[in-house]
Amino acid sequence: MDAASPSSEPPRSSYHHGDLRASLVRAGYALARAGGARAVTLRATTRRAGVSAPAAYRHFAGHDELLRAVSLLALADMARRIEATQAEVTASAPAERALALLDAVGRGYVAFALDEPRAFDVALFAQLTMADALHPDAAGDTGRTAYGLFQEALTGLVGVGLVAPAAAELASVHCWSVVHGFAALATTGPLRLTPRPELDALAAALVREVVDAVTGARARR
Amino acid sequence: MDAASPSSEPPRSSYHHGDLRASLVRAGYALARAGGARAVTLRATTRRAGVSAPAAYRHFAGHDELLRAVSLLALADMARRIEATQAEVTASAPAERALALLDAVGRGYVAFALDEPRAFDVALFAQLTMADALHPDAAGDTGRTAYGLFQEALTGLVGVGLVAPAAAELASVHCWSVVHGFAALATTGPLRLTPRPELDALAAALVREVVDAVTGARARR
DNA sequence: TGTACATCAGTGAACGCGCGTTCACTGATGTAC
DNA sequence: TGTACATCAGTGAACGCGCGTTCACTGATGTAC
Repeated sequence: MDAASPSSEPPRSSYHHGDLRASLVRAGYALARAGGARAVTLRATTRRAGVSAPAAYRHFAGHDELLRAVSLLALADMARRIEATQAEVTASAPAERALALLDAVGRGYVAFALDEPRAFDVALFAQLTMADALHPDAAGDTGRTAYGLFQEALTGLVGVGLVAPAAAELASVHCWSVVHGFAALATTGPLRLTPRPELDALAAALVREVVDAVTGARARR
Repeated sequence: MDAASPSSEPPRSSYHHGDLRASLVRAGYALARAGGARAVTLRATTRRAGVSAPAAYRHFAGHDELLRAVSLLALADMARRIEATQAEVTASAPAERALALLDAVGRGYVAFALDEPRAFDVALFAQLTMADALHPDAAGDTGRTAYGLFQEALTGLVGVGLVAPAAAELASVHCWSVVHGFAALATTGPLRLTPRPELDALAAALVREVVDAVTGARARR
């Protein structure tokens, strides 16, 4: 245990590393969690991985490509969080279950943002394309990305007739806006000093409201 | 007209500048609009203002303070946009007018973000405190900041009985989340390639929906 | 099984760059008498 | 009105820093015979 060591990686047993690419992405992600996107420099990342800076060029075309890989890992981490939230859903009646699954997407998204504000920032920082949002490297344990899980939950609601097909696009934008906006306000915006339990309660209420709004559930109650 | 000149400021007639502080903030804002927060370096800003770098230290403690002043100007610009949108409201019946004024805040906020995505980023980039959000330098032409205009519109709805006082906080967070989230998705997120007219239509529909939701207007129709 | 050799995955030194900040300075301005 | 002088608001050179990237290199690995 060398406390002065800047590296979180175990010492290499050989000159060759084995899986430097993955180590670099993990090192970059650790930096991102601690210091946001700005902290993910190529030099800091290689330093943390215990390797010289030019070594990164064996695995990435340059800094941009490294940062993109780190962003995808952050997205994958978010996907895992959403999967975990969905795993707690117990409802079995189709309509009830479909509602609960979308609700879980929203709560998981916000929970990830609150737990890992810097990682959240990095996940969304990179100018994401739709291709990135569905990239295999951004997938969680079930092979689906955060965006994929979201679309799937919405499709489920259409399937059980709670969202009209024609209303799906607006519903999608509505849900995502609320959840993303709240996450932004609560992590880097004016709500950032609000105590966590209060934020959790607000998030739960908001997600509930928006799911109700897009499914017309309010009118039915 | 010297096309090669990096400066947008008129040439100085004297050694002393006159109002360098304001010129620097304007130069920094121009850089922000073009290149985002990253572009607002102290050196680039002084260069653009046609002045040596150390000159900035006569007016700002350092780079951080300059960037904060630029952020406040961006917020003021946003406030002006909201004021302009509100100025078009013609309704005179109190309830109808209160609804229209909040609606205008939301539409103005999104319109600013879509027109000036980089400035929007800078306005929200600086870790804003509530004090900043109400700072005089962030005020528009009527002396109120974007946040002030928003709170005022909400208070108006409480005044005419469309929002219960106890529900005001959640309503505030709800409105702001939707609008801010949509702006983020539409400027740096996955909706950034969507054509502008479509975004405008989406924004109008979303703002309408959220104002309805927080006032219970949907139930009344 | 042993050896020659090509390939691979790292190293260490160096580059140029723009950054924020400091310093001693100087020219312009304004005030006191 | 004229002059001495303090104050103010700039300048230009220099600093150290960390960055991304390049280069020639070397030690380790794997393959052909």
